[in-house]
Amino acid sequence: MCENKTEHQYDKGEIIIHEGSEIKDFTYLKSGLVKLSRKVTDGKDQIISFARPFDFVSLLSIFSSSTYNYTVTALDETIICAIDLEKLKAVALKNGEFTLGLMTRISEATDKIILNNLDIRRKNLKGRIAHVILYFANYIYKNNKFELPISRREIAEYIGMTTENVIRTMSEFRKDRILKFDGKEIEIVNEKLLETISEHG
Amino acid sequence: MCENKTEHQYDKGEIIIHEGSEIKDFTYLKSGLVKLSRKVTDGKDQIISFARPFDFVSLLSIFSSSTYNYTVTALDETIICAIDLEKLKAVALKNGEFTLGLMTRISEATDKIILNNLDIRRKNLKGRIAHVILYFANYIYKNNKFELPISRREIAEYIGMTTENVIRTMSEFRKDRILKFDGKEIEIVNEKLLETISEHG
DNA sequence: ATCACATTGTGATAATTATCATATCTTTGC
DNA sequence: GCAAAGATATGATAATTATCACAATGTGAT
Repeated sequence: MCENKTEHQYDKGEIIIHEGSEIKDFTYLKSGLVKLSRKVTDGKDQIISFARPFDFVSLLSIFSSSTYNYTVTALDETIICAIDLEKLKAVALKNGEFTLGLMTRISEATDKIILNNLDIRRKNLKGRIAHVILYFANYIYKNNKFELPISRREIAEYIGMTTENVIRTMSEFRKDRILKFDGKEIEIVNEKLLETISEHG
Repeated sequence: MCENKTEHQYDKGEIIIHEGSEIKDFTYLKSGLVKLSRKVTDGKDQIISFARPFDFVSLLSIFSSSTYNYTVTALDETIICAIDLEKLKAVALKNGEFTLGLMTRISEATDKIILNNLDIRRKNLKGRIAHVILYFANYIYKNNKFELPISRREIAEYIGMTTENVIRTMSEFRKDRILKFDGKEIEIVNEKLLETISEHG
């Protein structure tokens, strides 16, 4: 089956999958970083989640729908592996072990999305921003100093708050010496406090 | 495999699965209605989703974790079918078709949870309450008149707002002749308007 | 290089939502 | 039946968040 896989490279900002397009392949990330988002009323976007290397991009809807109900956009130079969905299904039909493994991995990934969404929902503005900063530091970059791959507007689209309040709160974190940053270059100075804010607002 | 299934009946309010308990069975709803919830900080609960007959109760974490990270509670008299997870896995390993079907169903269910959560997140207080009322009317009871299976507090735990504001907003909807209700007996009077509120706040 | 446009940044004000207080009404356990 | 606890209800006030307005900076296209 892996002989049937094709690789595609995308530049930062390029759209990899368009919302509404037909699902032909099962895809996963070989390198880079992507965001999953969807269009909501009045032309705004809502960011659903981010995916790292070896995360599946084909998550939602891959087996339950014929079209994507979300857009996948590269946030960095990204290489995607695509496997023809029909061929994958043919293998899955014959190989229960493979399918069970696949199901486990998809289950893990959707679990994370759901729990992350629930966590964000129960937090207030400050807690949500602390959550996002910690998410990129701990989960994506594994470093307290990193280059934020998204704009303040995209943070807002992810946490469901306004861009102005994201900027304002980050400025406040800077004033309080919790963060240092220059544009997208971010450093967590007081991780303990940031974690407290993430947990208790 | 279906020979290995056992049925269990639960009364309204009974806990079916305790958060943190070991996952031994794959379970689905034969009849009734349940809520999935989890404990969050300061002893509060957060409702994740509801499940109807033939929905899988074993959703999150079933293949990716050894313990449940959510509680399942009966909201009505409920019958649950349980299939030993090891036996189900054994069948899955041998039967790719079965596993693929199972994966499709789990994928559909988690999709719905994610999309519902995203929808709720982008709406304001009024929109969220309209959303929940319409959810029970259209999706659960398929009737504009129904008995709400949860308290105002539980609505609050589901939509992430305070109980007082849920009550206040519902009273407002009653004053504006959008809803009629007496306790938990609810009737949607102006569905069009309720849908507009759900969509545009 | 420069123009157009998006992003970052900040302040003032309005709108939304939470908190606290208190009352009535239901349900539950004994 | 009655006490206790929880649910529904409503008002006043505080806290949070959004909106609008505007400036400065950065970025991409030509």
